[in-house]
Amino acid sequence: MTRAAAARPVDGFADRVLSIVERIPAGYVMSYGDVAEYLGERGPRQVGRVMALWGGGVAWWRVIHADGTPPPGHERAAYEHYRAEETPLRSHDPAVRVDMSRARWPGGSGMLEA
DNA sequence: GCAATGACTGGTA
DNA sequence: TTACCAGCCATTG
Repeated sequence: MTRAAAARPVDGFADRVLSIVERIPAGYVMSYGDVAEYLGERGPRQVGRVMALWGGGVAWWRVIHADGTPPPGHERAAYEHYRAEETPLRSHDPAVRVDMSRARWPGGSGMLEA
């Protein structure tokens, strides 16, 4: 259980979001919309809210926008993590960007399809 | 109850 | 590539 961080939200939705984030293996990422779709609840904006409030207790850098860009104000911190976890990045661009084509984690959805 | 806001997304220009 | 817009959903004033 050791959910990585201490104080966890009392909300079931937020708890599930954080649980999924911890399930994402190093080197992979998921978009807010992917997490929302995986849960089948609410929407990407609510996932982003959870990350903004309690994301500090999990690998928040593994949850980014659908276009591969990290959240505002954390671009540099996220970049450091990506570089340390060998996350496929798309260089040649002025801004930090993850190669969603390779780093996108199926999150079980793609594994259940079997 | 309504309007504004937000770590969103996809489409169009 | 960036910028703007409409849609979406919960929180907040």
